[in-house]
Amino acid sequence: MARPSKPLLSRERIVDAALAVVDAEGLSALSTRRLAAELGVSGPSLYNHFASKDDILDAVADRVVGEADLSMFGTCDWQEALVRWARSYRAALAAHPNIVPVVPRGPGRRPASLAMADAVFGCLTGAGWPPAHATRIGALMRYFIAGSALGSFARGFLDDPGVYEGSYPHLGQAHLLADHRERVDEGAFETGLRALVDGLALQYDTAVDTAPPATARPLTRDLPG
Amino acid sequence: MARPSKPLLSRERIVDAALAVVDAEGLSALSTRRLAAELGVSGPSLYNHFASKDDILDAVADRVVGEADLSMFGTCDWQEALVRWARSYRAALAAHPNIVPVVPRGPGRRPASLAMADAVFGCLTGAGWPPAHATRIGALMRYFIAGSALGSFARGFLDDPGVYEGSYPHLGQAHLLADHRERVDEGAFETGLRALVDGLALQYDTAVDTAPPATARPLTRDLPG
DNA sequence: ACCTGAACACCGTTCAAGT
DNA sequence: ACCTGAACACCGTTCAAGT
Repeated sequence: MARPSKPLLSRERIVDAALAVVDAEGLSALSTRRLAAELGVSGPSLYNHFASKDDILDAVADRVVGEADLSMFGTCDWQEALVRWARSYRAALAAHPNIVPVVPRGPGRRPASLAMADAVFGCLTGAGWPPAHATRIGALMRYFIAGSALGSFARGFLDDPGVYEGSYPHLGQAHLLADHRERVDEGAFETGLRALVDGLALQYDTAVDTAPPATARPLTRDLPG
Repeated sequence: MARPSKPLLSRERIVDAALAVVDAEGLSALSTRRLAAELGVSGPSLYNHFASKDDILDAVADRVVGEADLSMFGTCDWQEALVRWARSYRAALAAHPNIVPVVPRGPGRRPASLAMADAVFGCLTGAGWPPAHATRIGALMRYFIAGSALGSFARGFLDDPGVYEGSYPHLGQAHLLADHRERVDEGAFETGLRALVDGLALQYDTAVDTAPPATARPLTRDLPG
């Protein structure tokens, strides 16, 4: 065998296969050997295309983040844009829940995460938010979205109501949550999203007032490169 | 050696040591053999006290969650209580960032998580929120707090500004974020927390109006136990 | 009941060897 | 350049054996 005339592997094919395994069986099911087998290849072959297993997971996370829609940042009603982006980003993460813990690990070196941060920041400063506020809003929206995709609040509750009897006076109905899990998650996300955007709107006027004159919205610069 | 007259291990000692390793060197540094060595014991000994490594991690997560203060739920200004609980919970998680990915994994069977959910739910329904709303608010607050503890938005950005030149028009200052990381995270958390609680306050009146008569706040029941 | 060493079926990664 | 098999230093977990 040795080297084939046409490469058997590519970064894209590896990421495809890795995401499929993670989706189907979870993060812990993904080993380099298993992934290689899935691709009809031997384990060490992967190291011709990625530096490490972590490097592969990084690329998988970036693939998923890249599925979020960013087109709404072209038209700049910032509240509407934030809401539509949040829904799209959450949907992208919720479609691949097992990879979500990896997403917040290192967005600083991942193209899709950077493109997203850039679009959010650009829209907010374009709408008049001072840069420092825009940075914070981008961050807090990501907290909320990632948190909602990661931790289904309701997922953990058991089906057996007896577990909660006595010890937790207010959780007598908690066993019902398992049934409604998705509905609860969806409702909590929408309620929180609306509260967040409404609450930010309340802060808008004072934020703009206290800021240095917002004449200069960031544009491309000409620097050595 | 074999069995000592007084047990060498206890669940508490194991959790202590595991948390110390995770804090100091990260989740991936924690192996059962390493943990056992830290405790002066051989690997399989741990299985006399925990069913699996996951079981140990679960207990570590519960330990950390249990460090959050819940005393504010006694006095029921729900907005004030929510703010103070959120800060306390976030501080508890931020003190042990490496374990945070494990926290949302299965709160349904962990005493500290259950006690927390119970306290939040009880406070909110006591303040007049209908149960369905209280459930959603508890969930969305957890999304936000866990997300903020897990994913430092700023952590990922690199120190080398050259990386961003050209490709991301709005991120020209992003390399500065590495320096201000903690300040950005802190500011984003506080901004989001205030927006969330303010935004929820806006929803309060209609939520109470549309709810079935809120006379019966949940109390302990007498059932077979 | 609680610890041990040996053992099983795995890991991620390196590396010389092949084409 | 890109794949292979062999090898290294690890894993989580089971289990018979000891006291």
